[in-house]
This record gives sequence, C-alpha cells and structure tokens, in this order.
Amino acid sequence: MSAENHSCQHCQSRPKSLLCSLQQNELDFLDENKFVGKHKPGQYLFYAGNPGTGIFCVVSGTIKLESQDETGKSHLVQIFKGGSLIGYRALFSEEPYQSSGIVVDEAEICFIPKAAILDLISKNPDLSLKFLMQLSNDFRQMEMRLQRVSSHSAAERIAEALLFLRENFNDKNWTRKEIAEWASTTPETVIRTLSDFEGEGLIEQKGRTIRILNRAKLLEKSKITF
Amino acid sequence: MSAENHSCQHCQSRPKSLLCSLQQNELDFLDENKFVGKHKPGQYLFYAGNPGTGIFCVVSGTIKLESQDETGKSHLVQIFKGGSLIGYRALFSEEPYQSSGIVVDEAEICFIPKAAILDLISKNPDLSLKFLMQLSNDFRQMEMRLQRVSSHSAAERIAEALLFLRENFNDKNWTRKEIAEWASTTPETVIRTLSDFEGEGLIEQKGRTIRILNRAKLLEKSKITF
DNA sequence: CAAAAAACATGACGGCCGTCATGTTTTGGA
DNA sequence: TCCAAAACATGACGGCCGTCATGTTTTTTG
Repeated sequence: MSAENHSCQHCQSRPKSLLCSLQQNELDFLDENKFVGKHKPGQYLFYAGNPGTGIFCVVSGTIKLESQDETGKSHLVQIFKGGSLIGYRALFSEEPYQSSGIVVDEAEICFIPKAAILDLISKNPDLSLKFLMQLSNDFRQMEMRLQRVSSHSAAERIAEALLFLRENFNDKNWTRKEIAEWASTTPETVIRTLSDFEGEGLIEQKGRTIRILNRAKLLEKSKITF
Repeated sequence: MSAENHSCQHCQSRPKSLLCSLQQNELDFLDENKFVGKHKPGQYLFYAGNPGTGIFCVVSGTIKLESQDETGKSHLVQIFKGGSLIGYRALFSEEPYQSSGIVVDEAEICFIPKAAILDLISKNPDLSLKFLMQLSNDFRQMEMRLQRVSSHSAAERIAEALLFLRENFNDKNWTRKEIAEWASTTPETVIRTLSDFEGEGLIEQKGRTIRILNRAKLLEKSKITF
C-alpha cells in the first residue's frame, strides 16, 4: 500500500479520463484536495436522495448507478469503470442524487470535493466544455435506451445487454439479475432467453459464466445499428 | 411585422431562458449574429443525422424533438416552448443530431450559429455552468422516463402524459398519436385508455379536445411522486 | 467445512397491450 | 364548399412476458 503512487500524474486511468489534459499545477491541486479510497463490492459511494458533495474519480474497479422505483424494483442507470467520473450531474443541477452509486467490483476511487472541482472548472473553461460533451453523450445513451425499451423485445434487449456488458466490462461476471436490470426485464426472462440463445449456439453457459460463441449473430439479434 | 422588436433585450421569452442573465454587450452580440424566423407547424428545424450548426432559441410556439427507430416508429424525445434552447447537445458532443426538430405550433425562433454561441460561452464561464445545469436536468428527465416505461403500465404512462402535456403546453391540442409517442405506446391504446378515463369521470372528450375533470385522481393514477 | 444465502432454473398461468382490420368523424386545403 | 386525408374509434385475436411457486445449484460466510 505504502509503495503505491496515488498522484494524479501517474494515475493509470488518467488517459481515459475527462481530466486527462490538465496541467501539472492543476494535477497538483487535485492531489492536495482529493481523498483516495479502496472500496469493496456492495459498498455504497452515495445514496439516492442525498445531496452531492463532490465527484468520484474511478481509478480501477466497477461501479453501478442504480435507482429504485416506488415498488422497490431496481434499475441499472449507468455503469462506470476506470477513467470514469461519477456524480457530476448532482453537482451541476444542485439536486440530490437521483440514483445510488454502488461498488460492483473492488474499486479504487478518488473523491474530489465540490469546491475543488468547481474551482478547477472556473479556472479552466476547456474543462467545462469536456463536461458538456460528456453530459451530451450521457443524454444520447439514455435517449437510445428509452427508444430500445419501448420498441425492442426482451430478447433483443438481452442480446444487446450481453454485448454491452461484455464489451465494456470484460472481466466481470454479471448476474442474471443485473443483466435484467440493464435490459429492463426480469431475471426469469433473462434465464429463459439465455437458454434459447444457448440452444441457437450463440452463447455457452457454464455456471454463472456466459461465453459468447457467435458475436455477429448476437449483434444481429440485438437490432443495434452502428 | 415591421413594427415588431426582435432585439434579445426585449424578447418576451428571455426571462425564461438560459440566456436571461447576459450583459447588454452580450445581447447586442447575439442580435448581430442571430437569424430570426417564423415557422409553420410541420416544418423541420433540423433533421436527425445532420451535423449541428448552431442552436435554436425559441421565442414563441412549440417544437418537438422526434426520433425514429429502425421500424419507422416515431418517439417523442423532448418538447420545447418559449424560452427553450434546442440543439446544444449536438453542438457540444460534435455528433450529428440524434433526433429531428419539428414545429408543432406556429413558432418564432432565433438561430444562433455555432461560432457565435461558442464564442459567448468562452467569454462567459457562468454560461457554461448554466448549460451544465440544463443538461443535468435533461438527463434526469430521461432517466425518469426510462424507469417509467419499464415499470409503469400503459394507462399509468398515459395519465402522466396527459398531465405533463397539459401542464407544460396548455394551449395545444395534442393528437392521440402524439400522446402515444410521448407515453411510449400506440394510438389505439391511448384511445381505449382515454375512454376508460372518461368512464371513470377523470376526463371529458369533445372531439380532439381533452378536458381534465379530476386532476388529483389522474395524478394518483399516473403514480408520479413529487 | 457446514450452514445459510444468493443465484440459477423450470413450469404454469394469465393479462396486458400491440397488431390488424374496418368504419366513422373531424380537419384542413384547393 | 367539398373532397381527400388525417384522426378517432371499436372489435377480435394472440403472443409476449411478468408473476408466482417450487426446486436445484452455486457462492458466501462464520
């Protein structure tokens, strides 16, 4: 632990981050103000309903943004990995968190207090443009998901979920429940559909692990157009 | 027409706009760079797939943002009225428009070219913060819609659509098809559900016009929690 | 390592709601 | 004003998929 270097400059995820192009003095400023922490699966970074007090900068690991409807059913809103920033929306909108941030795979995360990040932005207009770009892309993702859930079948959405989760989070064994929460369906439907896919030779299931055998066919089935 | 004053300073919708707090010299700059236009219902402001060349500032009227899935089915993404800005996402993300902007009710709209608005933002950091807030709120709206469509019944979503469309666009007679596109369902289901609502005394239909008789009950039925 | 908990799996049932078809009413433009 | 087009309306049908129930397997934890 003591041998690890926690400076932003040497952060393994900096090249993938919005903060990749900061100057040396800005990185130093972050180093002085951030809080580094390791987090275990299941741990909550923040809870829906609480006010935002800063942003989380993911160094490594996987985090999910989960919200619950009034019946208690969970929905997977977004998933983050190394290089992602989390919690900037609550910061900018001055509204409480809409969803909870939950650690999925052991994660190392830096917390940057609200004042520090706002200070940084105020002195670096380029940074706010990057956040604007990020938010615009976030919105587009949600727009596409909304369209999918209202016009694609459960099987199509599950095919898409398999590809998305595998593509972006290769190492993680997602549960049927998590796949369902991403695809806006139920664990039972996921299980049945995975059996179908296996019967068609698209995937292979071994316990919890899903191996994709025919990516092209699965992509076709997902009705995703790039 | 010639008697109308098109200066931003006297714009009827400026108090409701993101641009409300601009300085006089900034307003003058907009006046010099903007293009004012009147638009009839059905007219396209821009088409999905085209690159963004600026933003649209709604003075009056109603605009809808509509996208189509691969089967040709339309989805209502957002609706705008006086004071709204349209098209900033394509500007910030450098991606083509994801949806088309279509005039619903006769509208007066100013077009601000990309270079002008970016110039304004670069000289006014406060403005980018306002866009960040706007985008954060946009995202939250989509997040809530996604959750609704995956856990609420068609009737619940239609009740919500009635309230939303009436609340925000009081003067407009929305068609059953538009209500369906907002509620992520079909015109037939909307028609049947409206009959049910009428039977329950929640609304009254007279031709195309829908009068809300029992707002409280409708709100309860929509399962919306404020 | 054993017990408990979580995840996986399968079957049965049924209702919501999308689709198609057909007819009526309303709207809007020449 | 009249006609075509769009919107509204209603019925029948059926399949998707959510729900519940029950049992097995895997994973976690003390």
